[in-house]
Amino acid sequence: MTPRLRFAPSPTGYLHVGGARTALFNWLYARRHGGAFILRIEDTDVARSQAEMVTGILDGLRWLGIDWDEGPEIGGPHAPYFQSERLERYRAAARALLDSGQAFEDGGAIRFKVPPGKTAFTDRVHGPIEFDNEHIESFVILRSDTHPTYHLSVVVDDIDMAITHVVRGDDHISNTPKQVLLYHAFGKTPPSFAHVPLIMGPDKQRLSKRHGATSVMEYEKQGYIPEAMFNFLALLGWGTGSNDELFTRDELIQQFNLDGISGGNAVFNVEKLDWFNHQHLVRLSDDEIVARLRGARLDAWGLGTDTRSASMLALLRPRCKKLTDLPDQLRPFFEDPAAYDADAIKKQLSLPGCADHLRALRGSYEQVEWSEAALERALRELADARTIKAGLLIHGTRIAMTGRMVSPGLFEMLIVLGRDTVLRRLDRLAAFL
RNA sequence: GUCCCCGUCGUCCAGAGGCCUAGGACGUGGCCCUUUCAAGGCUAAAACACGGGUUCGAAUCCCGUCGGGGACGCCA
Repeated sequence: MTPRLRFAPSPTGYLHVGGARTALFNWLYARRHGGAFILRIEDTDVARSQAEMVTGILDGLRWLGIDWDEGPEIGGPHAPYFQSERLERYRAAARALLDSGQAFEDGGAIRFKVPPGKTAFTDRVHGPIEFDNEHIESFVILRSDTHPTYHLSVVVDDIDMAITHVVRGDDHISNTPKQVLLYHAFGKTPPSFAHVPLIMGPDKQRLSKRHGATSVMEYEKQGYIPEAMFNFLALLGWGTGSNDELFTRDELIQQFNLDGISGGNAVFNVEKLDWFNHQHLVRLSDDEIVARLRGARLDAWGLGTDTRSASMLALLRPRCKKLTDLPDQLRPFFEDPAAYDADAIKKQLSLPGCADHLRALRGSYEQVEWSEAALERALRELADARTIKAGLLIHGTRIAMTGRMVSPGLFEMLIVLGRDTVLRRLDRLAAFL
């Protein structure tokens, strides 16, 4: 039997990292075993659900690279995939339970009649779990407004959609016996369950708004790339068993297994996400980086796939953590400095004669062979001739080029900038001083 | 309060009775490289919650304690 897994969010308007990780585990397992990954929207709470809110979740999944085989927008053999469109199914199921004496009416609602005894199931991450039915109250399955509650709709849909594995958050463990009871009442065998630990904030409290971003799309805005988020989330609560940490989606698919999921909660560690982001960013091709750096400013600059752009990216790649770092670091390659950092001037160019030194360098650079080695040699020879430190010219030139004290390696940057630009900027700074 | 889950470095993950003087990664400190900032290389500090068992031997099994988390809705 090929596995069929599903991610069944309620439409809250965005995909939070916890949900994303759950979706990811389900997806990974389905892809690993050649099964199906189904997306189902649990919008039975009329008061809180709105159709537009679904797009936020779909966008989040798509951004992460999680595609679905059945669900919204594409349909499938078990359509519809919105619970609000399956209400008749639930009503019929509740009626059947009523007819067989396994449920009873209570004030207009229908409650499930919990039998005495114990209810047990084997969890793929926690092992055997058993509940005494006396701790399970006769729960409502159909509200008095004839809308189903979560327990009923999940079980009916998972049966209808032939779901074989339910991978969801730890917080559902105590709901599971109720659902197992429903499977039995319908004469069905429950799927296999895997309850994955929750994601916590740095204070070990459940992740929430006050911890900062909780929506995956929020991370995109901050410059994180999906490859990194995917890798990071996959390793939160799960390990490959090896010492490696950096993986592509395909590598993760090859290695994923439910049994490797750990039982304890996991803290969302942004510093580690940053590291993953840098590592994956460095591995992105120039084309991919350029494609993801959309924006009017980049278009105006003409950053593209030419060799000059490639040279810039080669210099910048090891220096950026987020995609959003790039535009600022790219600016010196396209625009003369609009201003000079006051601290930089003060620290590096406060001595008298600096302007003269820079003019001398400009003179030298007018003729010199345009190669890294030659530019450095010329600069150091000039420094010797004038008995000043090479650092003065190096830092001065850096400020002339960027307006700041920080930049990629000076000489490699000068090569990319080109002689005309370098001479012009040297003149401008000398004049400014 | 009741029920359930969990408890290895600050954080994430290894470890499924001897291979553990507990390993890797992030972060942190130091060193190297160096024209700045990064990146990179090397290196250091850093953990088996506690108490009882079982066993020749326990981070690994059992019990208890403590600690953390979750669930107890006509929310999902």
